[in-house]
Amino acid sequence: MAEAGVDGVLGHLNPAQREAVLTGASHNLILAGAGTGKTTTIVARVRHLLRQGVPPERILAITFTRRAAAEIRSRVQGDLAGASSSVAAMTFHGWAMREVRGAPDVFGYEGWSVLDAEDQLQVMRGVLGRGKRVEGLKAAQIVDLLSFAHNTRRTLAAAIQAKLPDLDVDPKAIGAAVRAYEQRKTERKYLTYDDILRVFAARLADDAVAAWVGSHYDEILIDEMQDTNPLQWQIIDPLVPHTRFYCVGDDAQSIYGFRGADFASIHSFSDRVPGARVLKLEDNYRSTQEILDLSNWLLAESPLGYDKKLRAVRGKGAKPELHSFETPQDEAGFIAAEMMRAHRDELPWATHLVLVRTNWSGRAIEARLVENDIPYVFFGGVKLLESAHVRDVLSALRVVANPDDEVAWMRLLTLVPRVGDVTAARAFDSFLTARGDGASAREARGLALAGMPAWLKAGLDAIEQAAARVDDAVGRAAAMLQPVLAHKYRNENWDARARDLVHVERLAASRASILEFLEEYILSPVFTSELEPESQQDHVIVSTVHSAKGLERDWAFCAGISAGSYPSARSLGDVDELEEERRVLYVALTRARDRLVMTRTAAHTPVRAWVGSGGAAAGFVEDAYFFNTLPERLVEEVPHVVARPARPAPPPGLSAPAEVDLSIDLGDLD
DNA sequence: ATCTGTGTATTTTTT
DNA sequence: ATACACAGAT
Repeated sequence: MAEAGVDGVLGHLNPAQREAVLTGASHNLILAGAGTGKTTTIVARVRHLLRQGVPPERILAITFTRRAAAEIRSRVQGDLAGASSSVAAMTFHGWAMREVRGAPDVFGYEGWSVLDAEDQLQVMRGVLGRGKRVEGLKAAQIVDLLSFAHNTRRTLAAAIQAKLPDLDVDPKAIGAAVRAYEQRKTERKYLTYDDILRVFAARLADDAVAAWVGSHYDEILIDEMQDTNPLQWQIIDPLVPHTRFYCVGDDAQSIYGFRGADFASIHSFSDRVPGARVLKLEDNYRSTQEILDLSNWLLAESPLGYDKKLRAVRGKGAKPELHSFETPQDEAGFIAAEMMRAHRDELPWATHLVLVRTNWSGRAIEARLVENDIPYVFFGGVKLLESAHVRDVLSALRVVANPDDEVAWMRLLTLVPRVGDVTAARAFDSFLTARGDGASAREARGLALAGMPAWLKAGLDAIEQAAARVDDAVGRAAAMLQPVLAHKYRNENWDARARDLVHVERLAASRASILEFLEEYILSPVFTSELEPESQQDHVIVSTVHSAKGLERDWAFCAGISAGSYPSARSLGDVDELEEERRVLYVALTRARDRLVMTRTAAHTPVRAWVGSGGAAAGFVEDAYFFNTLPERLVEEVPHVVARPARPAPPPGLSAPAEVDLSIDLGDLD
């Protein structure tokens, strides 16, 4: 079948999807509700373009995560020949970095390294010095604030207004701290996640650059368009005249407001992108009608008016279940028990998806799965490059790849026995001084390490020798640090950690350089659990709702659907955040195909909250819990609360008020 | 003065 | 799982 007919690409699509795939408009927005075949449509569109003769390298698909990118790549590939493998699928950050790295003459920043969240905090802490606070704000809060400002393209002052309206802080002091942080980043040649997008966006403001970048692609497809923020729009806008955009999204699934996404921006798409055509997909192929009835009800309760009613092509099924428990342990136990029961009935583990609101709440479930030997993969847990031992090893690679990388130097040096921050800072200082006097990075390293054990200098030289083979370099770093790490983690799972280091080495194979390797995995992180052997076999998926975009399973367990969690207590007081919580729950509910099991604890605690900050929408919400008004007909309620048998009353003769002498007998103190 | 070890607190959500 | 504070060791 060298020549797949039109039907080969389009045969399984409904008329609306077919229309969306074949559209000839130069720019398109596909509004695709949950389960309406969003990925199917994107994949079919790519295959359609390929069939039309568009070379694969002229198509770019922007996705939200590494996993989504991999999914699109493999589905595009499908039964087509190998050529399609060169269709690029990556995240916004991955794309920006690729453009920047691919044309240093245009963008600059050669040799700068990318900081992940943890390292940004380290830099900020270093700037704040002793007390590690400014105006009562911790380093993490200032970094968040700054990132919010960048992503929403606000000034720092405006971001303080928006994020901390009730706090009495001096914006000048925060401004000074931010300036110092920026200066430190420049000195050390650091780029943050936001900087990557900002460098790209800033150069695209030059129309010649935009025209050149746009000319690389016939079409750019963007998935999860509703989560695009103003900073990302700053990249899209200048490219509109120079390429085609094919965007897919759903306003009801916008759950990244905290990162600056504004779900309403999707509504103004056709104003923003002249000549754009807007198409809608409304037929849901995923779930039964009962699951959609509940989801539709949840949205209809919102004051925002989503104008969305999903129709189930599959028809009727079982009612969603709502189980109430006394404790989270009971809740986790029930979920595990249900899955084991299903497994005895020959249902594979892969039938199940467990959705949690926070990483933290996932741990309780995880513990139960481990206890019962249920194979699982946790999306949302610790990422490989975030774990302490991996960072330790990578710090050695980093000082070789970017000698100015202070954070890495400090981490590496303090691993040496008898070296703490004071000694480490002194060594780094002498390194900087030697560099300032014109020494090469290697000479300066030798001077700075004069008082250190010989293995450190020898190890770094060896890593430098091996730098062209990144996996070798990782292996040498791990070998060099093996003794100190084995000691440092002797009581903290050293064996498992050592296995991670082997994974890192494997991932590093075939990378062109240390910086490229680090960048790739900082920009699209891998969860440690994805590398475990379980992930190769039949397994349950546990995921935060945010990491569950695009996932679906026959059964979905939504845990912690309790008052105080939906909406989360932290979101009370802000209508926008409250409504975002509603969408988070909506995304969770719509993951289920056949059976939706919601579990909760302490369902009867009322949560009172002041909503709004003085505007017209402000008011006192008596009981802020989405399921307070849930109509009975939509779910099957199952209480698991064990009725405690009432304690028998004491016989009447025993009920006289008694007093006990509570003083101590002093005895003979002479 | 500096480092190491222990106990306690703390976590929305992610690139 | 890690950050921070503090006490004790060298």
